[in-house]
Amino acid sequence: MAVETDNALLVTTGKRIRETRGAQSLSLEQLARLTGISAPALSLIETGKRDPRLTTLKRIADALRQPLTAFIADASNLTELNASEPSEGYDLGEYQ
Amino acid sequence: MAVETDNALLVTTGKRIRETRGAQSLSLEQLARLTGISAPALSLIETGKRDPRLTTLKRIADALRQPLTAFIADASNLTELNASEPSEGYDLGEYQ
DNA sequence: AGCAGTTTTATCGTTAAGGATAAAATTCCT
DNA sequence: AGGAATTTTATCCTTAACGATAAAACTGCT
Repeated sequence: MAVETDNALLVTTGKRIRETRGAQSLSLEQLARLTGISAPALSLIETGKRDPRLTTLKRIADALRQPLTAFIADASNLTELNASEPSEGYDLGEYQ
Repeated sequence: MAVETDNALLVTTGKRIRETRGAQSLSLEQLARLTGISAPALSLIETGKRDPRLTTLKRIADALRQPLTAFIADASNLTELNASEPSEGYDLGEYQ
């Protein structure tokens, strides 16, 4: 999936990582050394082109000394109750 | 990775998903239909034996109508600093 | 006890994550 | 402008996520 989907969650999460990294004046190469994740992989994640695993996000969060939840574009999609049924992805709750 | 590492993050995250699913009286099979994720895969995630991708967690969170952050075991961060502003205020010179 | 529903585990195939490396593109300087 | 650092993109490789399916292991329940 990842690469061309332009998933909003991935894009926003990546942006937050990049912002945090920038705020600490770290290069991709430096963050790569801190996390053990290669700089190309980090680049893909920060640009929303890769769908990282949970533990990958955790390594990044730890290296940047942030709670993992800081990066997750939650948008607080808390939805009201709604009947269960079809699969297709998106939830109906727009806002709270 | 995943399967034998007994990663605390994965185990705790899985437990939270299972709790939420149980609270809604959904079977793995039902959640599988809601998410498009197979029941065996969900089982592995809930028992902490699989390291899910970010968008996989999102599909589960959406199906269970929870914010994505609800499942993420944040606590275990080494540093319990900054309860306020995330991005500002971190040094530059620690690593190089 | 059996049985039905649920969950776990295993196997197989496909796809994508992630490391390594190199090259291209970009950005940041002086 | 030019050169250096940074970032992006591409390739190859290994490993793991994920779907599908089937079988095994629980878990009630009457």
